[in-house]
Amino acid sequence: MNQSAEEKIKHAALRVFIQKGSANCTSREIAREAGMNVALVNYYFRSKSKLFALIFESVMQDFLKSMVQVFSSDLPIREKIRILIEREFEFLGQHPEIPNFVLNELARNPEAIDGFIPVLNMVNESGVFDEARKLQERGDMRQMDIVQITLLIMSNCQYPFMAQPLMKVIHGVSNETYKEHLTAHKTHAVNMVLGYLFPNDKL
Amino acid sequence: MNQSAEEKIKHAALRVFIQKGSANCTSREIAREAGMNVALVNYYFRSKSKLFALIFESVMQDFLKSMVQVFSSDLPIREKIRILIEREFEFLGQHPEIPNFVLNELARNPEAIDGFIPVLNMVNESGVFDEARKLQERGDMRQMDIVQITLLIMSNCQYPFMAQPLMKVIHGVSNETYKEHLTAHKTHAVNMVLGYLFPNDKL
DNA sequence: ATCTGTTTTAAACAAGTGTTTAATATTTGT
DNA sequence: ACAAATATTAAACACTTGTTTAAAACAGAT
Repeated sequence: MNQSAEEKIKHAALRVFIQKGSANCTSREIAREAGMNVALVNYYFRSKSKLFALIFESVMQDFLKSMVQVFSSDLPIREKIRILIEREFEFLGQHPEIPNFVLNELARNPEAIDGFIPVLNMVNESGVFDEARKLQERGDMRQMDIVQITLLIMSNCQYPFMAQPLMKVIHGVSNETYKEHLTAHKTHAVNMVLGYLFPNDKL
Repeated sequence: MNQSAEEKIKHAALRVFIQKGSANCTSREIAREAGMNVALVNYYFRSKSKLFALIFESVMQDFLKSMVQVFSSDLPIREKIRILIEREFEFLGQHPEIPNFVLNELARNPEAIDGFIPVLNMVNESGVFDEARKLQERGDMRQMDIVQITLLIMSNCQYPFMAQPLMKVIHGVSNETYKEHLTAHKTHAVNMVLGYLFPNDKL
């Protein structure tokens, strides 16, 4: 637990960046959160932007890691998708701010994504996309572009967590009941997506 | 077209706020975008935060207006949902940055939402939620909480636009082809959501 | 204890921030 | 035409920003 100053700063930066975004926070805020001097932030990480790039990359890795793990397994594809969605809900239950953080930073600074193409290629190289194409050729899976399959899955996993503040006030529910809605929603996401992708399956 | 200085500033502020967020932009940037002096921004709107509150509220209104319009109509519910999704895709096609803008600001500053409860109540007062409950009692519609029905619809409409930068690089597609994917996705969203909400319907 | 390199600090820096001021230009009403 | 009100400007204000500097505290080795 007794972590070094460098790691204290990294953890503080992670918290602050995710909660406030890269632009709406200060080096001094990160230092304060870490219980250290401002100058130390730059002593270890050269600049705020370098520190942010570091944090962002590690978040992206976490963000995609569980996906790739499921993809690389050799389960049947229906199971892959089911487990993928369930893992995604579990992961987002512990890190609900990450999708908003990632998508927002990418929207504000689209060039920044170029540095992460290798990370993103993990998804491509996992071979899921090819597998899906084969199933479609056999008529075993609904004919639709891979882009849209990806969208289908990620939309129904990530958006419910991103929209939490909006939903809470629209429907006037508390934090706790919304969490219950989220776990209930997981089942709907699985059933709806699988039902749509494999329309020939029996219920 | 020859709009007043006040309106020029408002339009410039809308553009800048949506593109950069409330925190990562400056009053001078808004003034420059409007072709005016910095002091004028505060002359007309008192402060940057007041200007932002004004812009944000109007964006929220646009954001919810088309939804409420559909809700208040007296079409059968399947048509309401279909038209709602189609309108949402059309609206987001012209303002793809709005969901990210709204959800991000709400995530960063959850207290700010309290000022918009009246706006949000438009949705409640439209009566759709009651209508859906009645259909469920008749067994005409899948039994699931209204919160999750809302989530189902909004996830599949808004997320595809929010994830555009991420999707473009994951699948290596251009702006144009992604737009085509979006219009194709609209059909999938309609069919999947309706198919799941009304499982007894024939295809 | 003294020297070594490393870690930490307080202070300063220039640049940029939101906001205000006081003077100037422009419009408006008479 | 003139005077009152409004619109616009450049300049200044106090403050915060990211970053650097130069000195101090600390560690380990000899």
